[in-house]
Amino acid sequence: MSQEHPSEADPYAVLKNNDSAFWADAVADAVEARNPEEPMVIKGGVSPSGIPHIGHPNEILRGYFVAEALRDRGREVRQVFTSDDRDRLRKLPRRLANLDGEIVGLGEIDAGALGRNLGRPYTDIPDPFGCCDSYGDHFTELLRRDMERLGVEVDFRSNTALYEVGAFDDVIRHVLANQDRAREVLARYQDQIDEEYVPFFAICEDCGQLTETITAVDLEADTVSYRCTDVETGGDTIEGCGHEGTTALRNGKLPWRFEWPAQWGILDVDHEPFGKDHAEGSWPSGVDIARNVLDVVPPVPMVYEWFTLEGEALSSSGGHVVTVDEVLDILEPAVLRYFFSKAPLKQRDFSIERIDQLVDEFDEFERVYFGETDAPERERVRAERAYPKVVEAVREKRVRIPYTFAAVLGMTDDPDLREEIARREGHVPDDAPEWAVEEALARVERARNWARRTGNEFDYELKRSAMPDVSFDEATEQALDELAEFVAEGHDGEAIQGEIYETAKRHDIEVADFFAAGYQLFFDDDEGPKLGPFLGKLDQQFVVERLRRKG
RNA sequence: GGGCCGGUAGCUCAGUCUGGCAGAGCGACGGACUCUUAAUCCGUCGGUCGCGUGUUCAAAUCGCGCCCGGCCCGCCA
Repeated sequence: MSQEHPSEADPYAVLKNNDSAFWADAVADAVEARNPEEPMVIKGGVSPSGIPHIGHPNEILRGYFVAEALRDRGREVRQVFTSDDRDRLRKLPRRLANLDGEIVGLGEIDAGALGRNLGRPYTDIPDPFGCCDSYGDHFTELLRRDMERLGVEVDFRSNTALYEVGAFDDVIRHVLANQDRAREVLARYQDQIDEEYVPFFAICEDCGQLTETITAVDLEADTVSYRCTDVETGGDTIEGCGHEGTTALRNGKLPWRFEWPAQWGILDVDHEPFGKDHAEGSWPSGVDIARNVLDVVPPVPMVYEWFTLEGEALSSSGGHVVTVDEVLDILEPAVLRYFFSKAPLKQRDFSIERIDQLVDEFDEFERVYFGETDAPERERVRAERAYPKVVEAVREKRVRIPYTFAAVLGMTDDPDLREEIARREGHVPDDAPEWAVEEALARVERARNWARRTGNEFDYELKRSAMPDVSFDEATEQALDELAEFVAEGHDGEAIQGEIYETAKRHDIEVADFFAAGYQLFFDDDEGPKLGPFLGKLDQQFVVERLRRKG
């Protein structure tokens, strides 16, 4: 048995007492210090209770960075993720999502049918969308797809499947054979642990609910007897059916505080990151139970902080969530991975409104890695360690169009025009390889999605195919004709901008009103991007005809 | 009520381990340009490092007390 690591008493210790520029190296140090057998195992896990949101990747990406840090040292590492899908459904989520990530309210599915499954394991509940084998499989599949999009290779393991194939058999028998010891240790963390308490829940053969009232244990026959009684969950009561029966050990589960350390033993886990909610409840009891009931060595722990969304706590039940899928519509996977590479203990806000700041920060981080900008030593080292783990491939020739400029380019749908303007503005070097140009322009589409989603100051759409319905007074019409003439002579954007001003003055039109006329013609709006330079970048014939109100 | 984590410029964040000039980007403002507007370039502005206190030649950094936010201290996971 390996000796106790200081982090067992304090799961924050791993991240605090270290001088690594990149936190994952500190965790990797702690993992290596235990001399684990290879492949080393890094685990995460959650219950598939509903739509996976932007907080869930913490559970996998934190471990991913540690895995990569260990691989840098030549270690073989496997990442596993348990879908804790034998947990019971405790309450109905307000919103669900189909496999395409489209969110639907409870009202759009058969909520009554779903509600009759309260208290049953997720894997025993029919998929409300009818596409997967169960409710649990459905939401696990959504998370699996998110991880695929993020490009992290993880071995998903169904907890239910582990029970069914007997992976838990030995540990369940051990716990049930040493119930006094189990109760004694658990009682240090939970009240109401009396002689009647049996650390095992059975699935009622009549109604399918997980019941906690175990009346007898027969380790010769590998069965337990139970009475299906009411279950209290967070103030609500799920009624039991009263059935009394006897069922196999594989047809049940360990309570969480035993199940977690049992997973460590079964999967031979060397490291596991977890949210701060586990740091003071489950972790200490998990260590105690692992050491003193199961004879299992706890993994190296790491606590990560939760982050907020637009300044407020994420809330699945309250609907204040954003999915990985939605986020990847507006930024590259590398940027999202970058977000999760930052110090785990800082409380951070994830803001869609200001996502441009995150992207800018990533671009700068990338420049630091390639030595294209000055940076303090510590930041340089961090970039050196973290950057290769954040991107799909380290390629110095990559091209990044600044995010807000990409949003400006997104005002036109024309891909050729987007590229032409980007090149003219110097955001795409002449010698940029084709793949780099393609990827750079992909950001334009994402920035466009962002502008549209937030309805921000970049959310303008060039009305190219059809002229908006407009009418102007005579002076304005004459001024527009003159401006058309000027554009037809061939001037650059700066000159056009000046001429807009001049033309307005000549016709005694308020400058602001004349700009507004231009915005109406091109954007069907009263405001928009800086008009002269924007028109200067469009093709001249189109601009001239539009100014003449000829389509 | 007790414990844990966080709090640094308007915003997003480095820096805190190991005390040594308060930092970056974005932003705002002014200019480059007869110009209300994105981008580009130049310049300027920007701080009670949550508050107080102790230690020290020296504190964002170490100690103590407090404030604010999140989480844990029932059950569940």
